[in-house]
Amino acid sequence: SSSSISLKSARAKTQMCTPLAPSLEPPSGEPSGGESQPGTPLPLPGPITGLSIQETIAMSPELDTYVLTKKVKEVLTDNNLGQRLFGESILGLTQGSVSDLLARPKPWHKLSLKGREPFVRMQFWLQDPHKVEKLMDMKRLEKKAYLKRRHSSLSDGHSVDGGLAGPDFLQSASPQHQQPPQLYQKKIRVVLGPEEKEALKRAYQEKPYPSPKTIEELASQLHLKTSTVINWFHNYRSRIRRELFIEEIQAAGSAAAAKAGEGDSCDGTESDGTVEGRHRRPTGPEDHKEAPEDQDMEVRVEAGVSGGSPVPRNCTTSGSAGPGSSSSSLFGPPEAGLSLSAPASHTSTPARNPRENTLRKKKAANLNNIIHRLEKAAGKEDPSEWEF
DNA sequence: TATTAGTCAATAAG
DNA sequence: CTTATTGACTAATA
Repeated sequence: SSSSISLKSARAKTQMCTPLAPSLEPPSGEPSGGESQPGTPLPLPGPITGLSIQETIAMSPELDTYVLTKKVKEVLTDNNLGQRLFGESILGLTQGSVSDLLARPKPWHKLSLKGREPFVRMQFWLQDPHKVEKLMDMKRLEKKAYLKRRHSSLSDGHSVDGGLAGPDFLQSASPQHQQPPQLYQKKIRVVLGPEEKEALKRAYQEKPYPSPKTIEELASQLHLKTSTVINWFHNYRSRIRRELFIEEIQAAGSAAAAKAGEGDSCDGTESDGTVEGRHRRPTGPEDHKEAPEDQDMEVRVEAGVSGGSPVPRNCTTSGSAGPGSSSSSLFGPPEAGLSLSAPASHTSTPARNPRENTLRKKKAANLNNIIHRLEKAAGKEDPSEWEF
C-alpha cells in the first residue's frame, strides 16, 4: 500500500454538465410549461412538448433500436451528414459514441433509462420533417465559422507570434492553434499489443471474473498497470455481452421489420431469455458478416483422436520468463459436437482453418460467463433473481 | 465494495 | 475528412 497515486491528471474533462448538450435535467426544476426557449443548447426533440426529456423517455413506447438505428444511418448517409454533427447537435454525444450506438444498439429492454435517451431522440429526429435541412444548415454554419477562423488567422495581419516566442513546442503540421490555456498532457492512450490482448482473452476464457490476485499476476506478467487489466476485463465483458445482444436481435425477429413503414410499429421485443441457437433461415441474406476478429488463435483440441501436438500457440509475452503455461483450457469444450468443417479440400494444409473460430470463442466465453453467474446465483433459490 | 452501463476522447482505419 | 475501436472514467446498481 503505498503506491503512488498521484498527480496526474488534472482532468479537465468538462463532461459532467455541459458537454455540449446537457439536456438532462439535473436540477429538479419543474419546467412546468416552460419549454426551452431560445437558447436551448440542444434542439430538443419534442417541439411543443412540455415534458422534460426524462419524462418523455419514461413514457416512450418500446422502440426497436435496431430498426431505428438503421433508419438513422440511412438518412445520414443519404444526405452526407456525419455522425459528429448528428451526435453533437441531436443526441448530445460525441462521434465515437454515435458510431458505437448506431453500429451496435442494445435492445430496448436491456437499456437503462439513460441509455434509452439517445434512441428516443433519434426517433423524434426521424419524425421531424425538416431534420435534414436543419442539420445541413448547421453544417453550413459550422463550415463558415471554420473558414472564418482560418481566414482571420491567415490574413489578418497580425502575427500571433507577438514576440516572446519561446520554444516552439508543438511541431504539428497543423497550423493555427490558438488558445492553449491548457497544455496539460495530451493524455497518453495505452495501447495494448496483440500479444497482450491475446493473453488477456485467454485469461478471460478461463475466468471472466479474475480475482485480485490473478489480476495482479496478469498485470505484472504483461507489464501493464493493474488498473489497465481491470479496465480491460470490464470493457471486454461489456463487449462480449453486447455481441450477444446483437445476435439475439438478428436471430429473434427480423420478420416484422421487413415492412417498409415509416412509423414503425415498434414492439416485438418480447423474445428474451435464452436465445442461443443460430438459425439462419428467414428471408434473410445468407451472408454473414462475421466480425473479422483478429488473427486466429485458440486451438481447442477436442478429445478423441489422439491428435497430435496439443501445444497451441504460445503467447509471446514480450517479456521474458512467462510462467504462463498453466493456462491450457481446463474446461472441456462445452459442446461435444465440434463440427470439423472439413469440406474436403486441403488435406494437408499446414495452416489450420482460421476464420470462424471466433464464433466458438465467443460462445465459450459466454458459457463461462453464465457459469459464473450461476455460481453466484447458486445461493439464491428465487429464480427471479437469476438474470438470464 | 464489486460490477455494470454509458460515455468520452485519443487514435486507428478507411 | 469520416467512421470504428477501445482504454479510461463517472454514475448507477446490486
